[in-house]
Amino acid sequence: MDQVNLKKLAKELNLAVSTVSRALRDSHEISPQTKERVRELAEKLGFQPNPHASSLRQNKSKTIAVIIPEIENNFFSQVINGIESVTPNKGYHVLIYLTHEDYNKERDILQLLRNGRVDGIMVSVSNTTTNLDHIEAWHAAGIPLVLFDRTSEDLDVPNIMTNDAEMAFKATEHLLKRGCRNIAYLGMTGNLSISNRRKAGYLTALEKYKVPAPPQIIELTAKDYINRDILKQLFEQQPRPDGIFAAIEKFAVNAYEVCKELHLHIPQDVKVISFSNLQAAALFDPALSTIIQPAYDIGREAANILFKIIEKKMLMPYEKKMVLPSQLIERASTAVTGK
Amino acid sequence: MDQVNLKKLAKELNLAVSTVSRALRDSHEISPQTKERVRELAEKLGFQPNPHASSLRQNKSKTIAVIIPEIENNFFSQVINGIESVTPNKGYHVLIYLTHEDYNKERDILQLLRNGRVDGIMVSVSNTTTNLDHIEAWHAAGIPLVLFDRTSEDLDVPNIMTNDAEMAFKATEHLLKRGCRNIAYLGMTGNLSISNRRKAGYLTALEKYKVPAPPQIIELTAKDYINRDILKQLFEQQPRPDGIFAAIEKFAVNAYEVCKELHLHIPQDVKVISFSNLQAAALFDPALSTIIQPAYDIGREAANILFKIIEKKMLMPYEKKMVLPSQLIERASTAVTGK
DNA sequence: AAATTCTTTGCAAACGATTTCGAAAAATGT
DNA sequence: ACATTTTTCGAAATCGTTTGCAAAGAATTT
Repeated sequence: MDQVNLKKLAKELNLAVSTVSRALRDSHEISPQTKERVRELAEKLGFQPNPHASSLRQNKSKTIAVIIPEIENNFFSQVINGIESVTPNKGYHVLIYLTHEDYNKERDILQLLRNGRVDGIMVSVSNTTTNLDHIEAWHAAGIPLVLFDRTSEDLDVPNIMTNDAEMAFKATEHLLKRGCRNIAYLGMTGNLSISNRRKAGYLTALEKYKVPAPPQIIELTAKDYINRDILKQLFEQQPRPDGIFAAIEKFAVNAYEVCKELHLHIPQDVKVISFSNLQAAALFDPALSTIIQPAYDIGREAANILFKIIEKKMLMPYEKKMVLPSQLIERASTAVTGK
Repeated sequence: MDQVNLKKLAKELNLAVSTVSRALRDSHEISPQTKERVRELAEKLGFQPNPHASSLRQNKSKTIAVIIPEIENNFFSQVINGIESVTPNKGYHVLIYLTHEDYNKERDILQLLRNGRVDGIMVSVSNTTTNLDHIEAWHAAGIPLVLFDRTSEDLDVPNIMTNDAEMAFKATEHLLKRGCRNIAYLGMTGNLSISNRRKAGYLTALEKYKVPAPPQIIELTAKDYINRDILKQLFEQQPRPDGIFAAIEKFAVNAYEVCKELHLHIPQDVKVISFSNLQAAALFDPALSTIIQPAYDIGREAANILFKIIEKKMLMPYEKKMVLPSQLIERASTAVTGK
């Protein structure tokens, strides 16, 4: 079965290809009668314009790419959901690429897409990314681009993120107010600005409350078994941390696992709070206090801003650095205990 | 900055466009020397062939589409991860579409893609899909297609799934062996074959063990608050169910929430087991017994099979209906209690 | 009535890569 | 030295859609 194309329609209707094309795009220079004839036959034969021909001719692909470190993470799933809440209305398609937290993959993917396959990209950089030349080069080439969550303030590129430093401060403050005096921070390796923001919030809180114990910044990895080893060591130190602030959901899970193994009780022995978008956090044993990021909104807003750039509209100043607030939900894992 | 294309390379090298094209595709009819010259300049100028021109000419897009009901679900995230473990090696790109469990969206998306935008699709049908004509039509048009998880045995289309009926049987049996006598099944509305398989497993177990209480098939929805209402009613019935088998992870979470609200104790008052791919299930209060589906493998295998079809290779018989086994993990939520 | 605009359509040239066909040049065989 | 094959390359057609321009006819103005 060969596809029905403009030529076939034109022949059938005794019209020129150009006339058919214009009729279908509702051009003003085609009479209503012929428009109707064309539309009717197109409908009847189920004509669908070939996207590659269109893209080639118009030099636009009606496609955007979303480049994220991983997908087995509620946060990124929700972001994608937010993105997808705008793309179909715009008639756009969404390509997904995973970097698996690998800078080289990230660079290669950006390189791979620099050929017109997409009209714009949305990136959340990997934690092994220290050199931002590939992002810079993309931006310099004038192709629309936004960064979200894992952003970079150095580049003059739209950033969509949450109030990381502020919430990290609040989380640490929350632990302090619940009586913790020896709080460890569990963060990602690497030198991402998001990590730095969260770390900074943690440190600021310790400083403001004049905590005598030195800060403990623990850097964890993508591998659960390594993280559990590191955490075991952490909990066997003296003095043992009495509070854990996990900057990543996964690390809170690791901490829970290790506490269970070492028979440490949450929140009696150690209180835990974490950045997390897991609905089931409330069902944990004990229920996990969380900082919920507006993932869906981040995705939606990032997509909206990207489309503004694609459509060459001016961005409002607040759209260049957009900060959507997170929410701290207090649960049993940071409750005050009798002890 | 205008793109570098074949024409520019050809002019620079004093060669014909066709020669450059052939050189880059490593054609045998180009001398090693000119190949080297061409490659060198292409490298230097960062030449990237325009994918739309290629796709138009070759009538293939190097792109596949993944069409799923939702993405905020560990199972589907893991499937995507599995798919992505294959696609880059094949030089393929992945488009994502969400149906939000809406048959009309699903039909429209398939329609939208029937124009050469993709070389094949992978579908997990929505639960509001009763009519499979759109899938049938796609398949009849000869465009590569595989179904996964939410499949249909009626159609002669490759299916990749898990052993739903068997595991549903085992889950129910497990509850029975732990002393439950009044087990409710929480499933999805709709008439999907996956639901039917799981339901059948549940019923077979009840029958085999000659349970006197009538089966209770509860159909839940996408909305949490509705589900909680239904479950509240369920638990206020007499006799109250002493076992819950959730066919969907989300419904187990709803059940936990309602039990907490009604001060019912798991596993003393009611035992719970669920199909689930949540790593954190072990951290629930109490830890949730789960049937873990091989989501990653399902994605990987489904992608491999799709590529076999795209490459017009013959499928092995077992590849037409591939069943990857799930695993039952027993945890505290189905433990035998003193009572 | 002639000159002008306006409306509607067609022709042909793009877009950039691939591929068929053929021609020239080089290598081989007789 | 000539014929034949092989190697290497170029010209041009092609994929399907869009668009600048021309042209014909209709409508309007002078």
